[in-house]
This record gives sequence, C-alpha cells and structure tokens, in this order.
Amino acid sequence: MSDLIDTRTPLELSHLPAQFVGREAEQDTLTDAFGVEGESRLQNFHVYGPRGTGKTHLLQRFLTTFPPTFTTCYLSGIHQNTQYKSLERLYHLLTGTTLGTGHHVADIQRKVEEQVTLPTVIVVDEVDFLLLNDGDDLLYYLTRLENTAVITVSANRRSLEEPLDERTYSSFHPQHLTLNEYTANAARQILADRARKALQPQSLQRAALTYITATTQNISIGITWLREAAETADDRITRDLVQNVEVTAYHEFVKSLLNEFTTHHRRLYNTIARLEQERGPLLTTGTVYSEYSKRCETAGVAPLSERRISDFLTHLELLDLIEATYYRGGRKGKTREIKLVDWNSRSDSEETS
DNA sequence: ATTCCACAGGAATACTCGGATA
DNA sequence: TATCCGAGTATTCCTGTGGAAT
Repeated sequence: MSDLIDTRTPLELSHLPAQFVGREAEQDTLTDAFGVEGESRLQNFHVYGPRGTGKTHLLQRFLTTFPPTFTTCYLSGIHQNTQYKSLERLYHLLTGTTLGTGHHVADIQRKVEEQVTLPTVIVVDEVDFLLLNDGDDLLYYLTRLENTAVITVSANRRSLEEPLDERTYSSFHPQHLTLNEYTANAARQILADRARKALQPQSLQRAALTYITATTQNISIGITWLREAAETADDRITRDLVQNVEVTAYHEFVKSLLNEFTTHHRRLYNTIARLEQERGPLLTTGTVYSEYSKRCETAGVAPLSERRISDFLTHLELLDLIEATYYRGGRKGKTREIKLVDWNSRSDSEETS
C-alpha cells in the first residue's frame, strides 16, 4: 500500500472534479443553446469526440446545471442498450418506482409520456452501442416526445444521419458539438489538479507528468496511469516509474472499460492480445474465433456462436481497443483483419471519414 | 469470364424469464 | 395455477460480397 495517496477518489475515473478544465467553451455552447439562465429552450444535440476527451463529464456536469423545474436523465447505451432498458430507467427517474421486466414497450412508452410534465433533458451516452443492439426506435420515440431534448454522445460518429432512419433523423435534427483532443497543456492541468488533491504534496515529478501527457491523449488513460504510478511509488512519482508502469496502466484502463461488458468480451480481448503476441498483428475473424473457442473449452465454458462474437468484435472496435479493416470480398473473402489499437502512438489519427 | 475465398451481417428461430390474465 | 405474451439473449440459417487467382 502506498502512503503517497491521501485520498484515492480524485484518481478515479468516475470522479467529477469541482473545477472543470479545458472544456469551458463547449460548456458555454451548451448553456447558451439551452438558455439555462434566462428563457430556456430545449435543443437536440449530437456530441462527438474521441475517447477520453471529456464528453461524459461535460454532459453529466451540464445536466446538473438545470434547476429543479427540469427533469434530467443520463443514459449510457452500453448499459441501456435496448429501448426497454432505457425507458425503464427513464421511468424510474421520473417516478422513483422500478418496473422490472415483463412489461410491454408500448405500455412503458405511454407511462413515460404521462410522467413527462416538466421540460426534460435526456443524454444518451455511447449511443452507438444502443443503435447497434436495438436500432433507433428509442431515439425516434424520444425525439417525438413533447417538451423533451435529446443529447446523443458518440466517440465513433460525427453525425448520426447515416445510421438513423430518415424519419428519426428528421425529428431529431440535432445541433452538433465536437470535442477535440485535449491540448497537452489542458491534459497536464487536469492531471496535476487531481494529483494535488489526491497525493502528498511534491510527490509528482514534472517530467513524469510530461511523459504521460506526451504519450496519450486519452485523459482516462492518463488518470489511470497516474493512479497506477501513485499506487506503485514509494515516495515520489518519477518519470522512470511512470515508464515502468506504462503497460500495466494500460491494462488497468482496458480492464475498467471491459468491466462494463461480459466475461466473453474480456476473453475475446485477451485472446486477440495473446494471438497478436504470438503471431503478430493482422488476424482474421476466423482465427480469432477458433482460438477464442479453444480458450473457452480450456476454461470449461461453452463458447458463444460465431455470429455473436462478430458483434462483440464490433463492440471492441467501438471501444477503440481493436482496429479492423474490412474486406468486402476479394481473394481474402469477406472478413475483418484485426489488430490491437496502438494506443500510445500519439500523433496522426486525423484521416478518418 | 469464371471461380473462389471466408466471413459480414440480416432475418428467422429457439429458449428463458417475469408479468398479466383468466 | 395454468397459460399466454413479449422482452432479452443467443443460435441457426443463409445470402451477398468483389477483386485476385485461375
């Protein structure tokens, strides 16, 4: 146990710091659009930004700025990955009562509709997971609800025009907000601020901090890394120490991401990681699946079907843990070529379209 | 011009579970 | 209590893909 750490909380990913660095402009954009201070208007938004750029924190914080004359609701498409689950949670928020399973969606829709009396702002974070799993029915319903604003959040799509039904998109019709990656300076401030609150004074070397912010632009990785270093350190967090825990820290980060998913997701990821070590990158779906199957046998677990694992691979892609190039035909057949994401190649990843 | 690779990914189906209704 | 219904999860089934190899 490290005695460097006074309070661990500021080093946790879920911690919402009182002071919010680097996203003031984006915060203002939202506040101005909604006119929270004066006459308020409800607006739909789509917020895009790579992983670890503060989207979730920005919106969670934004929701807290509404007065009690509003209802606000935060959903994550990772957990609320069906219309049913989303509506259930929404209903729970509105009434405090839990419905449980076994009802009809149309019934819950009606119940929710009855309960939405105050202007309501609903954030659908990680919207890609919901769309992949259950289509856009929820968004269609929500955007047609009176007196309601919907804010979708994605780390993968700048716009939802393509994945949404035309009728859904036309009633959604969002304004767009993009979060760019933190500047090194902002990242440094964020980490330094958390270190100051969590650690003994003077325990974090400047060079250590610099190394982190120069290596990754994902602030979640940065925070995990800082915490890992703090937990390992005896007296000071040095640059060397930070380098030493680099790999472990990334594993910790992956673990925390995959914690929200199933053991099969984790097994699948580990399979890919090991295959890549053994045979190098660029594996095809087939090899990954058969190796995953083997691992299941070894562990005495029934493997999931190829079809299902195909979807789980897409999940890993959405999480930015793996990268896949799709072959839609050709001598390689129709497949995906898979490799782990090179997370610490800080620099050019701007040519996406 | 064909053939072929090797799955992607849509649709139908099976199975389980909780609530509702008679 | 029996039975039915719909939601969720996972499987089964199947068609389509398109350039390189023949």
